[in-house]
Amino acid sequence: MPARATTSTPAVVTIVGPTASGKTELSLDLAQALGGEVVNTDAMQVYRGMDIGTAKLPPAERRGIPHHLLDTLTVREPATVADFQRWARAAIADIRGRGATPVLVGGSALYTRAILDRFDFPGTDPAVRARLEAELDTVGSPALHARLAGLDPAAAERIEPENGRRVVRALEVIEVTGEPFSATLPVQEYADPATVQVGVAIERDVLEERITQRVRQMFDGGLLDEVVALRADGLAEGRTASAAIGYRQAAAVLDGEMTVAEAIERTVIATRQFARRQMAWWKDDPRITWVRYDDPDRVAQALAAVGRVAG
RNA sequence: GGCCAGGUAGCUCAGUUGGUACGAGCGACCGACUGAAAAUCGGUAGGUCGGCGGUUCGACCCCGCCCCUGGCCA
Repeated sequence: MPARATTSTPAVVTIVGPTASGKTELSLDLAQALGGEVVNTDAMQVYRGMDIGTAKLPPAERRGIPHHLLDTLTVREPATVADFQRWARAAIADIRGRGATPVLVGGSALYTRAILDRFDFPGTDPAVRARLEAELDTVGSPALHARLAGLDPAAAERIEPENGRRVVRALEVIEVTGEPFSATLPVQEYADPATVQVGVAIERDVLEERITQRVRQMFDGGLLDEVVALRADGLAEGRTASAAIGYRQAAAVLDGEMTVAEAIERTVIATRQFARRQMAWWKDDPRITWVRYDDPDRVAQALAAVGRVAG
């Protein structure tokens, strides 16, 4: 075996898969086997205090492995994909600088793509954004979409007239950069060739059962209390954090808008839908090596995939 | 036992003075996705209109009986 890997930089190992599929466990096993450090790629686990509802791994269970990008923001502070991309890439460079292997784990597919692929975000302008959002409220999405059609027919073609969020961003980019907005995901091309993606495969009915169990445990385990505490920290003002699945429903219970049973049911449904959306992101990515969630050999299989690009 | 309300899509409900159910929201399924992404949005499939009988050219809508659900009175 040509053991010439000593001087090359470690691969970027990434674990993808729907919520509740067992990514976290696999990440610990891989990090241990590779001498790695974990980098979170979950949009909600960056928030301090959001533990139960995000199924964040408690420090005591991290096996002494350093974890990055967890608990770095307060619930009031909104994060963006572009921020995350920068932070994660910095963390990756840092870890590699120590000769360790970065192991990314998390369920936010767009974040993962933004970190791994060649993925450049056009700029943003708070003032422009605010103005367009105000317009969205008064004029409505179809009207803004009509304007977009005049400025950038190609972008308008690819964005649904009702999707105010995307229409606003497209208009913002055009105004800020003076160039058209592509409205298309970048080509799937790794920014660093030494990248490996391992996907956790699981049958949908099994996953749904696990989601149901997990949600029940969250509510039994004090999710409502967690939300009470987070509200004191300004959860309601946090654009991103307040929209988290489970937290919204828990807040509705605290406001007397639904019963705990209803909140659990709604949360299970929302999580299931989220899981489906996640899987849609990965199903057509040929670069992913899939391992079954319950395969006793999954760690070895994942390590084999890493070995194929490392060195 | 009597009275009242109700039985329409998987769920919660609209609806037609009798003329092929404009159904809606939620859910399910499929899909999109470049600075909020656990977000945002699009498309598709589901209905013997409780059962039986009657009136009628024609009934989910009218009549009768029956079954079921909720409430009130005994």
